[in-house]
Amino acid sequence: MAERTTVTMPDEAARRIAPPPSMARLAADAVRKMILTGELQPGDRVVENQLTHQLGVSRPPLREALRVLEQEGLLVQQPRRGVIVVPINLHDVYEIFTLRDQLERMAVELGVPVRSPDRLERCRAALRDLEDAARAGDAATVTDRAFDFHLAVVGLAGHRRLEESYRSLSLQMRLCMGMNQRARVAGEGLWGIVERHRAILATLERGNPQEVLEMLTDHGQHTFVLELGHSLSGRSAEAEAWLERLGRSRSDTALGLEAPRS
Amino acid sequence: MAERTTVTMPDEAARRIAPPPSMARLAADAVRKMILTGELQPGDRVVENQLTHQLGVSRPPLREALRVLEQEGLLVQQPRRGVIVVPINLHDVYEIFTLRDQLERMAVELGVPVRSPDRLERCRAALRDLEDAARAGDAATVTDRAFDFHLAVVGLAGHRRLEESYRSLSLQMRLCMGMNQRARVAGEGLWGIVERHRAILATLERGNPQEVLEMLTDHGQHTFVLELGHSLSGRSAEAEAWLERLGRSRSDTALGLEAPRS
DNA sequence: GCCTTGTCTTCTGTAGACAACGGTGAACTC
DNA sequence: GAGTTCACCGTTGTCTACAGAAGACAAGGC
Repeated sequence: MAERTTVTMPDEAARRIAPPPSMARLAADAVRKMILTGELQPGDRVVENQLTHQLGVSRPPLREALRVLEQEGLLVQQPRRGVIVVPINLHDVYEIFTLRDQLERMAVELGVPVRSPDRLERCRAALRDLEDAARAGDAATVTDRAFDFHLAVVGLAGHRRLEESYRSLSLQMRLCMGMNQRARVAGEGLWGIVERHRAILATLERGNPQEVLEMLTDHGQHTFVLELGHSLSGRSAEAEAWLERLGRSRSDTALGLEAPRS
Repeated sequence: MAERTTVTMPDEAARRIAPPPSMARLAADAVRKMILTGELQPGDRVVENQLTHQLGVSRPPLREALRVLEQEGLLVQQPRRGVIVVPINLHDVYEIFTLRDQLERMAVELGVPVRSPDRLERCRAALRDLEDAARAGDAATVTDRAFDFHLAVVGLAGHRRLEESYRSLSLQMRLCMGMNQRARVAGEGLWGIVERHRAILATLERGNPQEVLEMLTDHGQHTFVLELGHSLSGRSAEAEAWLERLGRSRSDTALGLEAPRS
């Protein structure tokens, strides 16, 4: 009897952790990856028949997958004309970064005072993964792991809906950053990224929410500035204006950003 | 020529506002309504074949609709077992109310200082609709319009993603409140609801974000307390503890709520 | 009498096919 | 020569049909 349970239990556990992968879920993961890796770029048309052949799946589950990605903010539907990868303009960048920042702040306010040991351990594990990726010199993976780290930080709050919203915005943020990734990593260096996240974790361990908030705000604005620098390249006047606003707002609230005109 | 444009333009405009109603979209709207009106209650199984017959639509578009509602947080999928209406426990109520409150605060901080005239007008129109519903004595519509009003307030920020997240949470909130609606309305009275929203609009017009924030926090906690009162009915000890925490946090930050144990 | 096991039904997951709409290009008319 | 119209093609939106799995129920064994 004891043997039987030891045989069946892993099966049950596996099923709970990884439910039998439906084609729709696999398709969603595959297309999401194609978008985040830049294989599909913002504005690109997504033709259902092409993807069905490419992924070896029929259209109904693929369409379900597209609806999911649409809700995640990665695709937009144009009735009778199919879906395209969401085009990102300056205002979108503004929206994504401000809302993400706000959610992160809320998570810290909720999660840091509690400092649940297992959730903190998740953060530490995420940092280790980030370091491993840096050691391997894999820029793309470093970006992925950095996002995972932030997700773990948000996870401190034990707030499922908050985490889910944050995850969705992170995906869109990666979409923004996709094209500029090489330039960004080259500019900062992999270990620069690691160092900044190490500092965040150290602050977390100390458990002072205010300190964490300041650090995260700095970190977020750093990333934001980098992103703006790329998004606005060639429009230096606008870039200047934005950076000036950021400088002003840094001493203010994290929300002290005004929406761009465009 | 001028005639042609005047003929086609309304068509185009209408299409932008109400895209050609695909069966999937209609199905999503119909099922959403069934959930919010309580025809489908939390925990209820949603059987695809039943709905296809009920709605006169075939399964593929219905399944697409279910994926959308799933992303909206109204349904949860149980692999190989279909979907159920999301069950709401105490922790869910906590999550929904805290996150919604935070988003609303962010919207006010962004939107009130600007006070875009057309967006303010949208708020006024929403309040008028609310008053009309109260005049008609229609409790369900009053609830709907109250939510619309809050959505209009959030719309002040001109932040699409913020508004979308807020909308999703409002749906879930309505799911929480669905069952207790009669009791709540009876307890407060339709015009009590109207009066509180009138006060919010008046504050908005004055344009002081801090004032609006205080008012909204009070309003949100009022609703929260009502909801808790119903959710916790029969468990007065827990209810007492929660209310005490609320009392303490009111003078603190709007986020001064700790997660419930369950 | 209770547990186990086998079968049966029901529902989900998926595939393939049809219909309708929109876009594009060429031909025709002015 | 330019504008317009029409027809074709491609794509989406939808439906019907099939395979496979999960749960329910009944019959048999312990």
